Amino acid sequence: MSEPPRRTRAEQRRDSEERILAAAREIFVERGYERTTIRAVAAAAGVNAGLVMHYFGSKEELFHRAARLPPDELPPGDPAEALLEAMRRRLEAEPVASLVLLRSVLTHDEAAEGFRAGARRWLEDIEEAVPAADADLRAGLIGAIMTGVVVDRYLLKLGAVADAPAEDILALLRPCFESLTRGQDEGLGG
Amino acid sequence: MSEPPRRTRAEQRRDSEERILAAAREIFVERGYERTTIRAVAAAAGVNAGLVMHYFGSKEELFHRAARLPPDELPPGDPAEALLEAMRRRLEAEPVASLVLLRSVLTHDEAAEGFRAGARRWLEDIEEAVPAADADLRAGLIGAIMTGVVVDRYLLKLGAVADAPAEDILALLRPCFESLTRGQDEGLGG
DNA sequence: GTCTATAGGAGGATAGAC
DNA sequence: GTCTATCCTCCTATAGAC
Repeated sequence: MSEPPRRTRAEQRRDSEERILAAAREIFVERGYERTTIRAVAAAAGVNAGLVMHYFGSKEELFHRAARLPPDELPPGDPAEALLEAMRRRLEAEPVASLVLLRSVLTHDEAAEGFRAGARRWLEDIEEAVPAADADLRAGLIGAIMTGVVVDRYLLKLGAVADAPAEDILALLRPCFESLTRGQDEGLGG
Repeated sequence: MSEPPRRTRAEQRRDSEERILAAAREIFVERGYERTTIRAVAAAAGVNAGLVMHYFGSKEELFHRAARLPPDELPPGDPAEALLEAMRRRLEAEPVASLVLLRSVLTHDEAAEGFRAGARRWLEDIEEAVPAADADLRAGLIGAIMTGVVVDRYLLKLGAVADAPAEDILALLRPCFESLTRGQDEGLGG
């Protein structure tokens, strides 16, 4: 009958696009925007450089598509614990998609832009959950800590932070998040 | 008499080298390694691109010289306070030299290398000051926090962290550093 | 000590064949 | 739907003039 098991051209196209995107993510994470070449992505995807251009139009657009993230919500409940839970997800399952942005955040304008946009939504959630006059600064510092740790662990692969079990990191960060979300014990010191 | 007020050729050379290095630092911090061009550095220094190559031999070597840091010691005393003091220096006077490395740390191998080397010495100091079995992880997290904050403040210029007075940031980080250097109050939560 | 000219290579983008 | 061929721009690096 009809309905042959052969792939339609549309299916083939989606297949190739997917392979290209997967390869692009990998290489963008590894080398950052500038040092990633269309040719290298094409080779890794097993296709020709012309095809990549044909599908995505430009390197910028390829990056844009490769870095697109599913919006990532802050879980409800006690703010410090919610942040730890969010952090746990990032530490246990390497979040490839967000690493695409992160790797290039310091050197590529669109990456910085995308990162800012993502951070902004996060910070709003945190600010809402933190009842303090300086909630914005507290939220900002929490964000800084989270990116600092993720960068050291997955991108720079720095010693202990890269190797430690997620649980150990979370346990050590808990007091930090607690003090930043609650804002008590200003005068512990001495 | 002799001793004319005119600059010797050696002096002129040192002058030009200095101007080139200053321009290079500025542009490397702004754009990162890849997007910085010899031509742009030369223009900013008011000289010709050929001269830059003549003096420094290669872009790599120019970067190397521009990123050279005076070794930066951890002050003595209570570890948490010493770290806060170190952090204060970074937050109050924008540390241009270290930003050269930092801007490119995610996308340029030599920058990552140099950063690692600097971090290693720091971590050793911190580990020594922290009496705990997991001192290496604690030190690593402290390092991650410091870079995270500096990156957000000076490179990404993210909202509150970029704008807040250094004192406010230090006050909020104090409990973090205390818990990380002392390792008590594991069970505050709930 | 500083500049001009140019070699030489890499990579993004385009046009068109199959 | 995929590939080949090529254009064009940009940049590091070199050689040599002033």
